[in-house]
Amino acid sequence: MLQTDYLRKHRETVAQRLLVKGFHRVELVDQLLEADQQRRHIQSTLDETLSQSKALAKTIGKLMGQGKQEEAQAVKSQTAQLKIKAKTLQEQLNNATAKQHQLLLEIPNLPHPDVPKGKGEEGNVVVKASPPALEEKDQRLLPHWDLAKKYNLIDFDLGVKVTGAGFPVYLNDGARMQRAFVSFFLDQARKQGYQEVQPPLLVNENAGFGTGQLPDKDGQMYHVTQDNLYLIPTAEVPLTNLYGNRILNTREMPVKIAGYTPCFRREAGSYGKDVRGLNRLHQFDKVEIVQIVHPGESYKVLEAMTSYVVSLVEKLELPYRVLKLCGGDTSFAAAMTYDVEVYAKAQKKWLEVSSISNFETFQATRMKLRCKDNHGKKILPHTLNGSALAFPRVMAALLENNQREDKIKVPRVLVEYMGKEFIQ
RNA sequence: GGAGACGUGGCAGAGUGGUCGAUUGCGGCGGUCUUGAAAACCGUUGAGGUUAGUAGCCUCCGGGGGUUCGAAUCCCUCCGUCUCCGCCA
Repeated sequence: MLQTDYLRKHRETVAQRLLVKGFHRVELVDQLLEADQQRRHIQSTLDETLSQSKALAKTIGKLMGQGKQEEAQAVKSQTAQLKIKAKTLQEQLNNATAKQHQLLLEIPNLPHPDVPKGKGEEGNVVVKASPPALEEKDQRLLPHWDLAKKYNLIDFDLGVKVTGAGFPVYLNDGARMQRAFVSFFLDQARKQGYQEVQPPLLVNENAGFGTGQLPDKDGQMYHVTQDNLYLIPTAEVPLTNLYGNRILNTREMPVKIAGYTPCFRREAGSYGKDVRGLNRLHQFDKVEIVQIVHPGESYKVLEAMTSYVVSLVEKLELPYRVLKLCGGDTSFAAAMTYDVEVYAKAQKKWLEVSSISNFETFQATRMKLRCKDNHGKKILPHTLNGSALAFPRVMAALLENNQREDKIKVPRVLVEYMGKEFIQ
């Protein structure tokens, strides 16, 4: 959520930067400013009315205290009109405020000035990549779904039986590898100073609004209507909202937390595209890292978080590249995002295993999260998060890239967690 | 699920219709004293809106609504917490 004050002062810049994101409904900004102006006008009229009414009430109180009943009664008769006026104004104020708030929720975050223009994938910029791997001469590489079957690691059909497509069942070393990921990624995060947190997997509506999934991505989350709760699409939602409605003091900053959770996504509208095997699922596991920092540090932190994610794929010995997302691909709530992709040799595809974003004050505003600056003044901190990492695509790439004739090599860093060097 | 109690400022805890945004204690911050610290003493210390404003005005005692000239205080409703019973990993 942007701040109205900023919109008022920088309307033109705002309109231009929204265009970078492909957001053309600039009229929303104008409507918002109009609603805001109305609101402020009503507010001051109401304040004045209440002030008069309050003064009269005090007078009555005094007169009653002195036992001057008749005089009190006389003053009472003056209050009726003010009362009606105040009620009308209050209603108007509520309407204007609600309208302003609703418009505010529909306007996406502004992209950082360094975010490249572009509509989709083709506009993203590769900013870093591992040295290109030598082309394998052996072209008989199996895609991970075949390997999963060959070594009995994942059963997709069983998942269909009990739930539906996109809910795989991990078996044997497949299940064990999932567990290895949980431990490995959380151990790594802890070494980086992240506090380990295990959050709820269902969140309320308010949390959904706080991080920006609602109302924008309503249809992408599983909604438990009976209790009006949502299954989390990412740990970002419960983790970041942990700090909602707070004023963090200097000692609590920066906040660095990490959590492992399953994630649930309806993926409505994405059927048929890259959905084979583990590439796109309705339920998957992920370790998420979140930071809440002072505004001046957030872009430095975004780089640091990205480097950390890169260090993970390097430790897993996976070929990777880092993309700076263009405006069109940057999400509703984000100001800047890096994607980290790994290369899956058999599919010959880049798979996104992490997305690291700086939301600046967008989420903080929505969540009413604040901190203090050096002078003790209340300011809005910046929030950031990133996957570190999403399991299924890491597993897909590991299986495909590390396959041998009759086994799959476990990367060195995972051997202690897997308890073996090869999957056979 | 049934019955009851309760929800006040960072925390604890007063306040049951009138000048209460709220007594007090702890904590925090500033100061006096001290070589330094502690103790003691003095002062200060919630949030939001409007505004050029640390001026004024308005709002906020779990959320929402109502009664009243006036509500933290009364009524309704929702949410949450606690206790007892039932059920249960």
